[in-house]
Order: sequence, then C-alpha cells, then structure tokens
Amino acid sequence: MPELPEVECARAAIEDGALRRRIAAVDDADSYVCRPHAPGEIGAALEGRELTVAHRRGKTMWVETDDGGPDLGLHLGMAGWIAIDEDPAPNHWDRFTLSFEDGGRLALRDKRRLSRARLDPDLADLGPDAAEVSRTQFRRRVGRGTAPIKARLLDQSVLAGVGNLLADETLWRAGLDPRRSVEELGLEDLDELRRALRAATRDAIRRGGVHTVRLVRERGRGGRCPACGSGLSRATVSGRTTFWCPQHQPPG
DNA sequence: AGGTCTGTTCAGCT
DNA sequence: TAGCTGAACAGACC
Repeated sequence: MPELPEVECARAAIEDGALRRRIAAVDDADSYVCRPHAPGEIGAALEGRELTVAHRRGKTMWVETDDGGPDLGLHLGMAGWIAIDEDPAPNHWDRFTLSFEDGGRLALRDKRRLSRARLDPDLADLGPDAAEVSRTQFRRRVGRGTAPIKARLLDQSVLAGVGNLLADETLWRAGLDPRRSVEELGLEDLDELRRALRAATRDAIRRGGVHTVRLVRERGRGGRCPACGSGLSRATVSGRTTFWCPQHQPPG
C-alpha cells in the first residue's frame, strides 16, 4: 500500500480517530519493528499520555504527545497500515499497538515486518515533501547529479514521498523515459516533471491511493498505455520494476 | 520450489 | 569525498 498518498490517508485517520485518547498500554514487544528501542522503552515513554497532533513528511509520520512527551514516529514500510479500533489481527500482524483507556486501540498492522515505530524519529535526512516542494527547490535538488531520473525521484533525501508506483506515473505524465540521466534535462523538463508529480500526487490522495492512478492500473501482464494503447515497456531501473510507454516516453 | 513485491539501509564500487 | 548501485532485510503470495 504505502506511498505518500496512502501515508497521508493514514495520517488523516490518526488525526480523525486517535487524538486526545489516553494511552493505557503499549505493545512494543517486536524489537525489529521498534528498533533501536528495547522492549518496554516506547511503552514507558507513552503510557498515560495522549496523542495531540499528527504530522507527515514524505512517507514518515510523527505524532506529538501531551505534556512535553516524546513524538511517536511511524513508518508503514512496504505493506503496513494503521488500524484504529479494529479487532486484533491474527499471526502477530499487529506489530505495534496503543491501547486506549476507553477500550479502543491503534495498531500498526503489517503482514511483512518492514514497518517501523520509534520515538523522536530523525527527519534530518529527508528532503522536502514531494507534494509541497517549490519549483526552485525541485530544479536544484532533482536536477543535480548523473543518476537516472527515476532514481532521483525515489531518493528520499532528495524528495520525500515518491515510491516506485508514483515515480512511474509521474514520469509517464511528464513524457520522460525513466532511464534518462537527469543531466539531459532542461529547466522546462524539470518544471514539467514537478507539475506531473504534484498532479499525480493530488489525484492519488483524492482517489484514495496510488493504485487508482492511470498508469499504475495498467501494470502487470499485458499493460497498455492509457493514452495511446501501445504495449508498455518493462525493465528494472534503479533496482525497481519499471513500466513506461515507449511512444510517449521516448529515450533521450 | 522459486520468483515477486508499493521501502529503507548499508557495504562497496567508481 | 560524493554519488551511485545492488544486496539484504521479513514474510506473504503467486
């Protein structure tokens, strides 16, 4: 599930449903998900407190707590989501859980185990949020270096929030081959790329997730370009499975 | 049985 | 040193 649009939905769900409820107990026993904290450490810091404000930058969320308490950082990894007031999941899929005094709960649910909960997460290595980056910042950050455009978009220290699917959708909308080096891009290309990124992100948030946008719906066997019907090309770029339209996204 | 997967991190290369 | 690539991580699913 989670790229920027899904994480924004998760943040909004916390804001709507988990603030101002007193935390009675914390299950932080999964020491892989809660690393580098020892079991019990997050619990000791949060029990008795309330969540007050939910923030997001890229795919990282952090939630402030009352009375000078630490922030709770949450990351959904590759397959996690936030389950509020749902029955416990089987198979230890609830990797981290807050139980509220009112009997409800907030769970970080993940069939895999790549989600992450930690206190006071370090945001220093995250670039500006992909939905809010200014034109000047985008030109300067994304346009630097020699990597393929797609690798640049996926680098969370350059821009925070773009994942594999949103990168492909953005490059398709901008008409750029994902394998081209950013060296080849002019300022107009970078501005068009930023426009495409913002539009794709907005659409995905509004429609409820990155799976809803046009190119993403075509991935998989037999996918065709939503604009011209050409068969999509497929290759590994920057270590990730990549789809693009050979007609609309010509090689440099 | 083996390959795949929406993310992050770190060793190791240029 | 900076920039970049690919493997490793965990575990379900096809």
